Amino acid sequence: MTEAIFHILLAVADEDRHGYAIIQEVAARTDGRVRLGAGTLYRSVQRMLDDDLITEVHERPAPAMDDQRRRYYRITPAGRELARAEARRLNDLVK
Amino acid sequence: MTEAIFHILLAVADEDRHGYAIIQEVAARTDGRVRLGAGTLYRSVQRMLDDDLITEVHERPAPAMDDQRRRYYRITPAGRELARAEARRLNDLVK
DNA sequence: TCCGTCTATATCCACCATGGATATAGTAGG
DNA sequence: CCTACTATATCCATGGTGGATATAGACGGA
Repeated sequence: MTEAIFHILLAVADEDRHGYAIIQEVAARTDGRVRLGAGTLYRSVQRMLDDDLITEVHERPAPAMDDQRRRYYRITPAGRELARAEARRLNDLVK
Repeated sequence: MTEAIFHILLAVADEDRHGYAIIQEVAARTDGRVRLGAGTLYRSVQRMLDDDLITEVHERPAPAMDDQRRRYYRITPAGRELARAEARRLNDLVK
């Protein structure tokens, strides 16, 4: 469980997002302090798909809002569970 | 700021400890979940000395309780400050 | 229409943190 | 004595990371 993966889980916890949007969301959530490199993002996403923490969804937004290049991801129950466990772990650590 | 360094800072926050004792203290604090490898520990200690997060202290316990091979370390104000900042960062992250 | 910038995914590389193995040796108890 | 544990230090293979590079679609302004 790397910090990048935890950030990605948080970024897709509330809504489906595509890769590039995840990078921006993580930056926004951390006031620009965490800027995931492209390599880290796409490699992490691949690993998370393999581990069933996220799945690719093929539902597309209205064509006017879409971009055919995007690939959207959704958190799985396993991903949500792992994120909760990690949050608990960090909380214990801080205490 | 790696997780190993944060654990080491926590381990020496309350009292001076030598390397091997730090490994045990970190394991004890985390109920055995975090077991620092020897390489990680001694390398991290070296980096922390360079960065003035800890200093080596030459005060020795009573000879009966001592072991000449040990090297004791004490947290510095800078180390304490960094640990506090990291705790704050993790706390924000969990929220 | 052309141009530059941003969006978007993907792969590659050099760097660095990590665990565990190995080396060396002092300590302590049966 | 012998063995297991304590203690420090270094080495190696592995794996995560940022950033560069490649490729290309989208989009607004001149």
